[in-house]
Amino acid sequence: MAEDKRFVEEITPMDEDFTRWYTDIVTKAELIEYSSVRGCCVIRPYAYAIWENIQKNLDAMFKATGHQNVYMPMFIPESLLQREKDHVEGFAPEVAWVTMGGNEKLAERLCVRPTSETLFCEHYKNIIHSHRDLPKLYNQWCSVVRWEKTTRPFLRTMEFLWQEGHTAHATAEEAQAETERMLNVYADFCEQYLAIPVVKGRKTDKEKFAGAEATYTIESLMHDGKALQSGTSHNFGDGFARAFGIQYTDKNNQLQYVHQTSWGLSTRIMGAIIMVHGDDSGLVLPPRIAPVQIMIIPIAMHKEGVLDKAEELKARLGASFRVELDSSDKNPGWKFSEYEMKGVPLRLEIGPKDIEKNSCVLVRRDTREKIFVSLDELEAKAAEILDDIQASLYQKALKHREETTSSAVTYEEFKDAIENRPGFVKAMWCGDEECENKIKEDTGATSRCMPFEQEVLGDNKCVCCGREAKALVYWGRAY
RNA sequence: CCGGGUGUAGCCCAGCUGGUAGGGCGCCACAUUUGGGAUGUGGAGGCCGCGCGUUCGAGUCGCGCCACUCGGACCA
Repeated sequence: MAEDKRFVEEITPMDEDFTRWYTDIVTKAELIEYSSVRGCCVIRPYAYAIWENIQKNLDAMFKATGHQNVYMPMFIPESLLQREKDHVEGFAPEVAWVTMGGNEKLAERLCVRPTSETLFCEHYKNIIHSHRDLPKLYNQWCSVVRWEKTTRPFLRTMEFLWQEGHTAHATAEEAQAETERMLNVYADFCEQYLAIPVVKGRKTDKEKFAGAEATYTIESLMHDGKALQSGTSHNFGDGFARAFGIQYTDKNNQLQYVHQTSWGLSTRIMGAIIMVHGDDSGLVLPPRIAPVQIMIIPIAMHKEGVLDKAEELKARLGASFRVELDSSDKNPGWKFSEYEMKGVPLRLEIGPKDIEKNSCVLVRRDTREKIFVSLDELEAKAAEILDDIQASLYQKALKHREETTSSAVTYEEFKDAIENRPGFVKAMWCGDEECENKIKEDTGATSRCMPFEQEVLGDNKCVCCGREAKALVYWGRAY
């Protein structure tokens, strides 16, 4: 189609080169601009507006589950970071250090937070004394820095935005319940707002967070069949509490250690939105988080009454939707392409012919279907279509994941699946890290998670070593 | 961090064996246009990634560095 041909010059088709398609989208849709600092990107207003919608809705879910927002310092003294052995070992290789204050060398260097467990622990040690002080359900929205060797917009940047929840509980049971509850919040958020289906499960020890007792994850599948860890929730048990001395007096006047959790979701999720829903014409945004849900494009706007009518529709729709009117002097064809690139879910065309008929044209971004609508029923129809787009984006992504998820019983089947059928591969695992390492070496795939919904494949033997299996694992190549 | 590729106007790129910086798109002004990235006329815009070297002379040659990009390793 002529229409698709135009974009060949602008966006690399995803089937030709998915990674180039991705980098084309993030710049052409005005999401990212590179900065002069390696691995650090400017998050442009359009992308930031998406992030704000993510923040707004996710934050409401945190509040609804009893959490409070706080803000911690961005610097961590070296001695504080080193308090928990596994934690510091995990993060040390990717920490940025501040060694000078003005012209003075610091007595103790400060790390720029790669995550804030240690700061929360120090604070909790000071404010938790009694069982009456528990639980503490804190969250912070901030940026963190990790000195990454390879970076990619949204997926892995040296500085990124996220939220990190940190909670302290009286018992191990409460901490476990919190860990699972927040994982479910993430899963619900991804499915309901971002239209991204996720697999919920537990990470293997090899893949779990530094210092955690257990790490839970939501894993999503990109259009190219690669997996993306989209959010994690950790149960720390009392490990950090023992390292930092966070104790409270229980009802029996006994000193107890608290049990802690942490959970995070970052701007990396923006990469998932792009790679799950996008197509060769650009972004496709789920209506619930799209900065602009309806873009009004006047046709022949110099003609009497067109702009007035467009303004009137904007005011009307503005009562229920995020709506914009593009009355710039670009021609309509340019505007159509531009807002397809930006993934605006619904386009409204209004011209002299429509006004004559008291109607307008709605065009869906996901299917490009043109729908002629009477202005009398505009709000109802727009709401219905936006809901349908939201639902069908989810269904399409779910169908794609299901169609690209395969199972393997023998190692030959497994290697063949990873190599030739991009997507999750379900296979049994013995629980031994050596098999994970071998699989990584042989195929490039890693264990994504042990899903909550377990099954037994074949005669329950590890796909790699053939010994008795301990769990079903989702495997895949990942970002 | 290892290997490949690329850095020239906002973007895409040309620039030969060294000799005064080019094109298309975009941008600005005006006019005509407007249902899938319009047309015409005029105009503005360059530390040729940075540094050092060779040379009478470097966008071009040499060395070093930086950034982006693709692949890998790493990133729990």
